[in-house]
Amino acid sequence: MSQVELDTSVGYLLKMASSSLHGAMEAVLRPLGMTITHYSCLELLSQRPGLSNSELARGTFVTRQSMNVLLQALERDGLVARPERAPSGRVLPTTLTPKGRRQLATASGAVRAVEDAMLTGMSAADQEQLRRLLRSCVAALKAPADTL
Amino acid sequence: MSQVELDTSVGYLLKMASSSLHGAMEAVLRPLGMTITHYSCLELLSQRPGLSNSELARGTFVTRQSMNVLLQALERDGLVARPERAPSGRVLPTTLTPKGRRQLATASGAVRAVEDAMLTGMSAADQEQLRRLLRSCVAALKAPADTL
DNA sequence: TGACTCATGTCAGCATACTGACATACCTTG
DNA sequence: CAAGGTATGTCAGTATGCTGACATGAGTCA
Repeated sequence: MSQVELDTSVGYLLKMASSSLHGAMEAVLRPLGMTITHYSCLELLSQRPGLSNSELARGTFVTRQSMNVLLQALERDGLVARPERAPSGRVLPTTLTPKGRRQLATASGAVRAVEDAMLTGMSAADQEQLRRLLRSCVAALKAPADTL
Repeated sequence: MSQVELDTSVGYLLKMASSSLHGAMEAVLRPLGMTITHYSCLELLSQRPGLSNSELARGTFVTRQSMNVLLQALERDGLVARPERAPSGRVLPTTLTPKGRRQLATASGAVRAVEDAMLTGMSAADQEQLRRLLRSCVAALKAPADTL
């Protein structure tokens, strides 16, 4: 599998890096009985309590239907809680339960270790560069009409 | 959705960028009746004719079982061809048919446009930086034992 | 040579995410 | 106030990818 042109494609490299990270995270989360979206949901709720189903979906890059299925499971398992009735509109603010917080704590360290491993051999300046360039990619894709 | 800590996480930004690219590619490929893996498979075969099922799977970051299902569909639709019997071992070298080459040609331009859009506002030096940093991420995740 | 290991192709079952659709609540705008 | 538009939560069905398992062929090594 000698690379011909793929190594020069930013898109392919982006997919490769994302896939590598995805695999590594899966590997550490599986023994804990968690999926990546499962973990991402708890992490997001930890940093922003009261997020709604749709907001969690956008924050974890899945549809609100998928997040709904996940939230029902998390609620059933007592990891998150949602009020019976919406305080306003149809939005149901979700919060972590103590059990959810505990599960997140065990996973958080493992995930952080993976990210640290990924950044091995990268200077602080390099990391900031990488963040900047990735943000640029996202911004450029968000407004495709502006480029014409 | 004001960002608190997520914007500083390279892992989260990587997932966000990858998700954005994935969505943009999906948007341009759907009208052509192609999925991303479908396109990636044809593109890979174009650049490296004769790749086996397992090699294609690794090159597109899916399992060989998933690639097998896709290849059967592509073969049924006359986009790729595989010999009846393996020339050596069990490996079946796959090649593009003229029809497959034509379909790839129409998709290739659209995908290239998406990647170009993503790199809008990024200097050549920036792009090379990004490639270098992404390759660093992949390499660091490939050998997690070395970091301990 | 024979046993062991490994990679491959493939079948089957399962999990996860997506699209389509609907009712509901808010928020404009005439 | 009525009407249209938008966002949300949720149910269903579908699709795509994954894990588990098995047989086959090639290379390795005692």
